[in-house]
Amino acid sequence: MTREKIKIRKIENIAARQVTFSKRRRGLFKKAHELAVLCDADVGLIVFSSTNKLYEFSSTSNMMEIFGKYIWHPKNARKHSQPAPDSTEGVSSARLRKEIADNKKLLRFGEKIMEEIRQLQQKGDRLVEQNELLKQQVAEMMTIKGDERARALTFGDAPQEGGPRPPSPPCGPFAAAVGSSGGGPLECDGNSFDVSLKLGSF
Amino acid sequence: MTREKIKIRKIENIAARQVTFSKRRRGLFKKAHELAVLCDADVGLIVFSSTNKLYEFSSTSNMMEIFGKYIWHPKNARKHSQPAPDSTEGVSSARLRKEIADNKKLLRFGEKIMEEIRQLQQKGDRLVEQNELLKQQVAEMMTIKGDERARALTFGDAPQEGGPRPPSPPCGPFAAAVGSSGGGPLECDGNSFDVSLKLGSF
DNA sequence: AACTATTTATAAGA
DNA sequence: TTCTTATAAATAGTT
Repeated sequence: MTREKIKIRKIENIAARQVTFSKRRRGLFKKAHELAVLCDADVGLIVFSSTNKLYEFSSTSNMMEIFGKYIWHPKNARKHSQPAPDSTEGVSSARLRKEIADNKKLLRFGEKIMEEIRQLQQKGDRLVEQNELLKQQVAEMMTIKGDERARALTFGDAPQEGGPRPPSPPCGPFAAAVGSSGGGPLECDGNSFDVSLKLGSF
Repeated sequence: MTREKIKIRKIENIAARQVTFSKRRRGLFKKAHELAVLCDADVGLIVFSSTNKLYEFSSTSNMMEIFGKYIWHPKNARKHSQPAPDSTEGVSSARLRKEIADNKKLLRFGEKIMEEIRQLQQKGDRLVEQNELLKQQVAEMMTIKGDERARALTFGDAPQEGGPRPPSPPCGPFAAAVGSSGGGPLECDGNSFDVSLKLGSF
């Protein structure tokens, strides 16, 4: 943009890249701030340098507020925004249940996040599954002394919980372990999802 | 910046504000994109207009990935598990006070949930790690011909299930993979985003 | 949306 | 890093 026009593609020279990063980052944050002030907009800006240093700006008191607004914005809450009748199943406190039911924003937010958690759980379930298979394989290989037994085991039934599990429903061992930080066991009967411990300390 | 220099303060004239918002928003998103590309940076930008329309850009496949990186960053890893500071002091309007109270509730909720997600990611990281070890072990055993080496492996550092493990460091491969399933290039104009759809196959 | 006079941002060099 | 400066970009006010 000045001595010469540049193409917008990754700057390969590392030193030059860092210099440009410094300059442009400043410019970007300045403009983010100006937009927020001039136009009364809420702005959240997060930048990780290529060395993973974090820079942030938010027009609100903190970034979580932006995240919150973002997550329960109608555009993002749409897909699962219909309040599932079961979604408060397992909530221990009546007060809490009422609180959740009364706060639609909160409910949408919760559902959005629950979906996120489900995704993580599915990833985790897949890993657990893979893990079990590997462990089983290792165990088999460990106990094999001769070729006869090896052959037997190879075609026999699995000593421990065997073969590949069906495409993981959200209730695998990984899911079950969710929330072990906070409180009780997770209810996970298909559609419903125990929100209680997540909301426990409200 | 052009016909006349302006002060950076809220533009009171609504029409003028909207025009400026449009112009500057475009400029800001363009520069966010340029910074990401030129400097190989991860950038997340969220803007709510004064009428609460959402505009977003992220250099990653979706914004949740930026959120994940953000909450996992050493700078924030501790902070979120602590209670939010009280910000209701001195607020006179009842409506405003209530609004803030609701926000605080959302904030606490968000922090709680982020903590949950962090825990899930840690579990995932541990699984990935364990998985790698197992795969390695299997690979090694595959190449073993004699009993001696097999026995040696038996008493080696085979990963064990169930036992509590030391806290895994944040930002592992699992954390990094959060939301990576999604998709296409992000456009920043209008309100046509559906982030929930980018979170993967459900 | 376009125009355009100015202000800003910034690439390259010191 | 910081400054300098020539130039490219962004944009405020106008049409």
